[in-house]
Amino acid sequence: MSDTRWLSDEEQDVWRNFAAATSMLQAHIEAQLQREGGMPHTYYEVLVALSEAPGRTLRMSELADARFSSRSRLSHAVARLEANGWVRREACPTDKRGAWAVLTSAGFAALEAAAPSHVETVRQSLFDPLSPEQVEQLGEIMAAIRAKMSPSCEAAMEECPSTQSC
Amino acid sequence: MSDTRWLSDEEQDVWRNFAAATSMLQAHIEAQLQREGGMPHTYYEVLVALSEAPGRTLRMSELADARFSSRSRLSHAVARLEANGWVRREACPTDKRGAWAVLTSAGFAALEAAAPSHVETVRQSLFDPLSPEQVEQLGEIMAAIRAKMSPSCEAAMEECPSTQSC
DNA sequence: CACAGTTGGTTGAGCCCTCAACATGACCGT
DNA sequence: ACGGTCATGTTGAGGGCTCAACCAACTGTG
Repeated sequence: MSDTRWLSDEEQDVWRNFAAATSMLQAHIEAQLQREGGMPHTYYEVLVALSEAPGRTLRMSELADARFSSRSRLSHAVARLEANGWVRREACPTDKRGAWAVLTSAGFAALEAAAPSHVETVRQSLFDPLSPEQVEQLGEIMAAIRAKMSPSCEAAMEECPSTQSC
Repeated sequence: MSDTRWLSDEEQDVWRNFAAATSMLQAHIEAQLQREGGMPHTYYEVLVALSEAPGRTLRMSELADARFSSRSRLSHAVARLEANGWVRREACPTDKRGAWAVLTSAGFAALEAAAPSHVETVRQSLFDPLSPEQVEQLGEIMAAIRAKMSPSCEAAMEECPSTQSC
């Protein structure tokens, strides 16, 4: 780890723009959703995943994988969503350890209510500032980063199996 | 707000890639810095900002602006950094409300210790997967998003002055 | 069958962030 | 000088996330 490959000035510039833009964008979306939808962004995504699943139902672990979330985080999240009446837990008959998370109609309604302004916020803050070419470039760039990330997470898992965050 | 401008399939794809990639990347960097540097990413950036300032000293509000952070967050952060012995507060003689945050030598040492592996992580996860053209494109894209974000934050400030997060 | 190891899921402590409320000092018009 | 307004910074409550520990149930192997 000696001989650090430091960032060049240009790379430093890109990195700082990236860090600033993504964190501002994230904060912006989070705040909007909290204000107008009454939920954090992660919970919104949980509701989206459930709404797209057959029967609006998913196993807890499938839900965690779908959202790249740790099981612990999801467990806390579903606990709160259940307290809100937006999600219901059901026991799994074939695997008694398992649990299903079911989107309630109140949960679906909350999602429908929150969606339009959320989408508008995403469009305004992410797509409107970019040209069509840039949108396409961004898609490829993010796909490349994801592709690189997943294997390195698996590698981390092998050398340190306690890691829960991948 | 009726007539929502929903996302096209392509846009939806880009958005999901973007959300997934940035949150994985952020989690990755955060975890690495916490593990090997003993500090969260935001605190690292506070130390960076101070290390680059003349006299390694900044007013609290300058520090908050530099990191796009709320004053409250920074106040909590500096409290903890001070408890770690990495930052020291000093009273401002010309403006008795104000406070300076000063990076201690222990804080500088902690920063120097954390920097190499952090930079290596950024390089591996952000730059290595991208071609030089993509890095350049990413820089322009993020600059465009930032440029669009700042005015919209100012607009939000005008209609709702209590907002602290911009 | 028995038992070790693995998987699914939950829990609680600790940490960081946000939001609202507050205290204090600066500034400005009269 | 003085009262209203603004700016700086702090505090505490509440919420979300991580990490480690844990329980319960499934699975494979001898």
